[in-house]
Parts: sequence; C-alpha cells; structure tokens
Amino acid sequence: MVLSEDELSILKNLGKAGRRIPAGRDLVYQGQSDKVAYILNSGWAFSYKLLQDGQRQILDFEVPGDFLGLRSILLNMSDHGIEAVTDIEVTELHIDELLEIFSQSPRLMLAVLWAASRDDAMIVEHLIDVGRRSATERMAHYLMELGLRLELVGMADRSGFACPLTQYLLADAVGLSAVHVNRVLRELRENGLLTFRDGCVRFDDYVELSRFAQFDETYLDHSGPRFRQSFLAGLGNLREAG
Amino acid sequence: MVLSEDELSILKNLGKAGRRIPAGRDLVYQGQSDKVAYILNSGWAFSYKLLQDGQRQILDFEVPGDFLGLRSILLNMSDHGIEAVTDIEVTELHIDELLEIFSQSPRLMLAVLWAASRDDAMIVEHLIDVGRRSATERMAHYLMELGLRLELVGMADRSGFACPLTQYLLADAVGLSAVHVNRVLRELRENGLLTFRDGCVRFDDYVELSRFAQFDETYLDHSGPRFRQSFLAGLGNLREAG
DNA sequence: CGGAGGGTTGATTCCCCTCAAAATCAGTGG
DNA sequence: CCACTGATTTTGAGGGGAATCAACCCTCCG
Repeated sequence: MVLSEDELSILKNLGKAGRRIPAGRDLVYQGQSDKVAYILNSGWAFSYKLLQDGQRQILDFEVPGDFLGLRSILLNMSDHGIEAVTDIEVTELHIDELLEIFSQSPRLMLAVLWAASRDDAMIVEHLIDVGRRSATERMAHYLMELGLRLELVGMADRSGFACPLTQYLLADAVGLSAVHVNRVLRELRENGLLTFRDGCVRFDDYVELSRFAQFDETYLDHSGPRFRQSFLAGLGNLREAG
Repeated sequence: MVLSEDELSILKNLGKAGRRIPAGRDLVYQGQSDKVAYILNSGWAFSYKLLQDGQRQILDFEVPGDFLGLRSILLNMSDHGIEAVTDIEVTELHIDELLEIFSQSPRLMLAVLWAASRDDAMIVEHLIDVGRRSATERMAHYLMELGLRLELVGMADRSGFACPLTQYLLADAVGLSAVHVNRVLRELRENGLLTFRDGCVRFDDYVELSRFAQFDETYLDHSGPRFRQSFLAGLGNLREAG
C-alpha cells in the first residue's frame, strides 16, 4: 500500500510544521507517558529498550517514511525510547488529531495498521536472527532487510544504500559486540558479499548474499490488514464500550 | 481485563464443540492459507517458524485460555505453524463468526486486542532474552514469564506450576541447545533458585530469582487497548473502505 | 524384551566476548 | 596551520560460554 500525495499532505499539514531533533537526542524517552506519534520525514532513528543493568537492545531502526510510536497508539506496549541517529525532521501528530483524521480517511488508518503489522513481523524476524543465525548470517540478513525497506522509499536499490549507522549501533541491534561486528563486516567484504564502508552499504553479490543469509523477503511484503463488514461494524460499536 | 463467564460461554458455544488434537500434531501448518482462530481450552501448544535449513524457532508457548492465530486475524503476519505439546482441546472459531461476535460484544473485541498487545510485548521481551541475557538469566526469565501467565488462569502460583515442556522445546524457544538447557537448569537448581523436574517447575526462591533474572513483570500487565471516540468512528467508516 | 523418547553428564571444539592498543577521521580552538 | 580531543574503525591476544559429539541412564510402551 502506498499513500497518495493527497493523503500524505493531509498528515503533514496536520502536524507541527516539522520538528527538528539533532543527532543523538531522544525523541521519546523510555518511561514517557504522554503519547504522541511521529512521521519521520528525513534522517534515521531507532527504538530501543534499556535493561536494568544498563544494557541496551535496539528494537528497530526507523527510516524516512516510517511511523514512530505506533505501538503506543494502537496497543498498550511496554514502553521504549526513540533516539535520533542523524539530525532528523519529524511531523508530530497528536493522537487526538490523528484519530480524527482516521475517521475521515479510512485508507490512512489501513496504512497505519499495515505499518504496525510489518513492524510486528520484523520483530519476529529479529528474534530468529539472534536466536538461530550465526553472527555473519545475522548481519547479512539485517542489512538486507534494511535495504529492502529503504528500497520502498526510493533510498536504496539492489546495489546498496547510504547508511549512517555506526558499528556500535549495529551491535546493539543484532546482539553482538561492536568488535565482533567489525570482524563480521570484514568477513562479508572479503567474501565478496557486501561492503560496509564510508557510510555506505554496497551489495557486491545480491543473489549469493541472499542465499547465504537465507533471506526470504515475503515477511516484509504484506498486502494490508484484513477486515470485513461485520468486524468493522463491531469496531463501530466500540464507541459505547471504549 | 478478565472475561465474564457469560462472555466466555458466548465464544465456546459458537465454535465447534471442542476439537481435540493429539500431542505432537500440528494444529496450523506453516504456509496454511485458510485463516482460523482458536481458543485453547486445555493443554499446551506453541507457535513456531521453520527456517529454510530446517532449524526451528519457537515464538511462544500457548497455555489454556490463550487465543491462537491472533496475528492471522487482526494483521497480515508472516505465517507460522502451531503444534500441540500435550493433547489439547480447542474451540475453533471461524473468522466470520468471530467478527460477527465482535459486533455484538465490544468487550470481547477489546479482550482480543489486549491479548494481541500482550503477545507483541512478549515477543519483544524474548528478543531481549536472546539478545542480551546469559543462558541462565534467559531461562530463569522465560520460566518466570510462563509462571505469571499461568497464574492469571489459576494454573500457577509463586511456588511453581506443572509444566509439560521437554528440555528440547525449551531449547528451541530460548535459542540454546538441549544439552545446555539441561546444564542451565541444573545450575538454577543447585543455586536454590528454581527446580525443573518431573514435569513441574518449582520456584525455590521467587524473590532472589526475580532479581537474578531482572524480571520486570509490568510488560505483561496491560490495562487494555487505548481507544477514543473519534478513532472508533473512523473504524466504523472503514466499512466502506475495507 | 527391545526400542524410543527424554534426561544427565563428560570431553572437546569454536564462536564470540573482553581487554587492549593502534589507526583514522572530524571537529575545535589556539 | 596545527595540536588536541573524542568518536569510530581496525586488529591482536586471551578467555569463556555455549555448541557439538558421545556416552549412559531412566521410564514408558508395544
């Protein structure tokens, strides 16, 4: 599902004209209670959870076009923080406004639910990454996933993409040490699979890389939420119950 | 949120009078396209994904009272299989019927969304398990989570619970080898934290165990989805768009 | 009785972590 | 222009946690 220009402009006109956050700053703090949503217009960010002992697990990187804070809106998720990787520009959407918009444009709501669904599928895939794949496969798989997501917004193709992530960030995302991330990237480079250098990821052999990482892209390719008449009628009735 | 007896009986009366599946049999095959949902009335099951190389990652165990196949209904998730651990008895809910019920009982739909939300939070926590915790912490955390879930349906307390899982299944769930699961369980037992034996988990020192595993139970304790008037109106309008 | 599934333990291997130290690079200010 | 600083990348050495391989035990069951 791709939103029309009209629909995107609805969202953009609605929010504050574009809030800017500098690199390294938190957009949302873990534990923050006022719920807001954002559309990431430019730059990269990531959502994370802090453990009691100070370790950090990055749940997902966010790239331009992504919705941030979905879980906070649709569901009562355990909370997490969001931090800017680069300078970013976001459109801030207050929930009330957003919900109002949904009532006017069901397609927009479908888009958001679709995004939430994809986020969920990605978390599952990351679970498999850290649970069942070697460090090298894991890194390859992760970077291919990022590439495909960026491809959808025209920021990547099968030859590679610009990537502002540090090896420390990648380490926190895939559950490795930064040192080992470096070794793994070298191995991938020396095997002619992919090159991570100077802020760019280059796929040196996409086909072979795909085989090596067991990358099955179908989990990113959903056709949209599945709703039917009676379900929607039920949702309507929630007005009295919610 | 706890469903009333009336509401549970609505669900139970609706489905086939209780389908039985023997231990070890698949309830849902990975790749199966006809979408159905189930309520697990008795016995244990688990959802899993198979990798191309034959490895298996268990996404979650399901205990009595759980909804199965939620992701298939609400969202277009990447598909996964569901297998029975013990003999199980399920109530099969066809989506159409289920959606019809939702329109009559908004509370039921809230319950289902709440369950989906909790599933999501658990997957995130499992991601942290395998990414950031040692084998021993991971196992302790996982068994405490299971205990708390079972407590909600009266099948566990702070002293322990009956657990039909084999060490092989635990291994596939937490991303360890079966051999190492055994060693880890021995370590927990010798340290006086918990005992896994004869199909039972006994918490020998719940407080100390909780500290050791960094177990923060708030992620399991949601108050229900967060909806408002305008949002629900929007959902109603989806009738024309879905 | 024999076989299968599950549990337990030991020996060995290896993947990845930790610690440590260069090398490179981007700013920053004198 | 250059010294200084901090962040990042790179590489090496050593250690440890978990996998693998390989037994052996037990119980259950046809």
